[in-house]
Amino acid sequence: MGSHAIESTREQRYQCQIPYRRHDSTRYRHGTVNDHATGNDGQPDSTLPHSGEPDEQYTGSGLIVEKAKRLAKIDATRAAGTEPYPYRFDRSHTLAEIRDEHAALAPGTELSDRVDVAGRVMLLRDSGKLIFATLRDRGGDIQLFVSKAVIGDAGFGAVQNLDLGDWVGVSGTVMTTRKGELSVKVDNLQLLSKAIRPLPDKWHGLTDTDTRFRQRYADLIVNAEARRTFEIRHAIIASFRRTLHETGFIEVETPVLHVEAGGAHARPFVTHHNALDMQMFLRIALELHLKRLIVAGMERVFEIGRVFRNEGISTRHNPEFTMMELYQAFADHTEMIDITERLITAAALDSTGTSVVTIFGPQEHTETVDLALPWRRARMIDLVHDAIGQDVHPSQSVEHLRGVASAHGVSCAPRWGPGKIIEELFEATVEHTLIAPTFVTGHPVEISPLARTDRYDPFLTERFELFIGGREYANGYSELNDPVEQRVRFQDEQTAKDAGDDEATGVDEDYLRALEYGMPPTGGLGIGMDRVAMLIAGVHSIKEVILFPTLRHEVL
RNA sequence: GCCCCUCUAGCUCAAUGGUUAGAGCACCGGACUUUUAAUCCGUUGGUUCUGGGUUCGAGCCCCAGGGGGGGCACCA
Repeated sequence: MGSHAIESTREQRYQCQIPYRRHDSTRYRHGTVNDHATGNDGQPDSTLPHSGEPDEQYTGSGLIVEKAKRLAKIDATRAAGTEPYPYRFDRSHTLAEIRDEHAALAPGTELSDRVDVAGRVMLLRDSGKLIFATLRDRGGDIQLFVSKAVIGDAGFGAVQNLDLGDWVGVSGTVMTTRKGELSVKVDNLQLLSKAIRPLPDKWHGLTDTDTRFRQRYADLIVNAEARRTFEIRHAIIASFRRTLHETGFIEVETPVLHVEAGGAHARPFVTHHNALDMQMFLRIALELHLKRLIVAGMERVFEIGRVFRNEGISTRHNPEFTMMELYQAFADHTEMIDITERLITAAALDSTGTSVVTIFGPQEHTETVDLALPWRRARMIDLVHDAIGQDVHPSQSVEHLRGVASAHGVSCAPRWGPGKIIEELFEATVEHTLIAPTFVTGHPVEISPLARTDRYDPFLTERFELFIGGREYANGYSELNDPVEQRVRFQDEQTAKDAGDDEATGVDEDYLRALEYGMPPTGGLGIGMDRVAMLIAGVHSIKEVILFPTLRHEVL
């Protein structure tokens, strides 16, 4: 069924390529996104050939025509005996290496150092017998200085035929221009890959958010801000790994396909395994498998992995996102608080060189926060007390707490107990005020089915959540390791599930069996990596830190 | 699911309800051996997201639908 659907989509794409099919039905095979918008523009066929001289046989512009012109250049290149898509190119330097080695050359310098570099042509400046090009590789840009007298007539013609977006490999010497621009004086140029589709505006880049997210490849080519954001994201993840390895954690991989979607409150994606004829769920958390490994004796484990929640999409939510979870034997929640602070502060320093981040509040309001300053710790019930001037505690009656809640505009579902009502009060009255990093601790037992009861207060747990700028970033606790109590908590969840709470989890019998072998005292932590990336990169939307965010299916 | 905004050339953007929807970049042709978004000259390029409607006349107003964005709800 699936492959049939793909085939028919391809067929529809090809039918958008009428000008090409008519002249060359075998070579062109690239389905395109926006072609339907231009489609067959009704021009006579003679304007759209795909062979011979590109200059005379057709005129006009628009995407279809421009691609035809570039395809004609490919044919001409092949006809001249050159492969427009060669297999490899051996470069001697990256562009950053050339910049590092020749950081302070005086204007007008000509070195004899030979270099072979490769990249994409981003700009072209043709001044007759001299052409300047801006070449870009992953690490930066450098100017190509192409003189007709140096490269020869044939080579110069090939450079004149280049289009923005083409990949080239060049050989030459290092020089600076009269104005001091570091350049490669090209004596040989080889096309490495011909671009058929024109780049977005060379100055403005791409601004249309739809196109930026759907065609991230184009976004990254032309928008330096997008490249910077993802460099930061990946530096953050690398920083986390380094900190954790230095602290004695080992990285593991656990199943994405779960029989029981536990470890969080969320609606899962449901799927089916054919050979086993079994319903399965995409994981909503990493927690329960990692704690099985603590039972196994691995002591310190972490996983950075994708989790999936079948819920709404917003500036802070993507259906698939990246969690880091870690578990440490013999530790409790206080050590998890410490490592949370270390991980995030180090990640900011490692990825941006500063621990100062900008918080975007409502109505364009921004303020800065220095993550290097000590982070506040406060109990949830104390914060609510400070906000409403009234004591709240999960030992109080549901009726009393419902009254308090409604007095503060919080409406309660019938099945909510005291703990859930207190959490809702917290979210309504406190959460948005927590701008500087704050560890909120002591969550009620009712809303923390996997956390250990507070050693001094049986109604609370040894749990914390980290809030910065009113948003949640991390969640951790002293892990519940008593299999008898865990079964009771699971049964409460099952009761809620049976009562219609489709985010509640059921009883995970295998997890209980693992606990029965004995789990040492353990601290656990989960951090939402996408949100940390948003915080440190200073962007407003989670789509800015996910390379390919979830979008509605594009109708072609 | 609800509300608001938005959609014009490959890209970035214009266009009181009133000629044949314009400009820059890109593309094509021409000039130029030190440019830096090169510059200069000349071309070309449009299903104004789709479908209806109002009107003598719709890119613009109305209705329905679609994509995207923002907000609300949901979301440990």
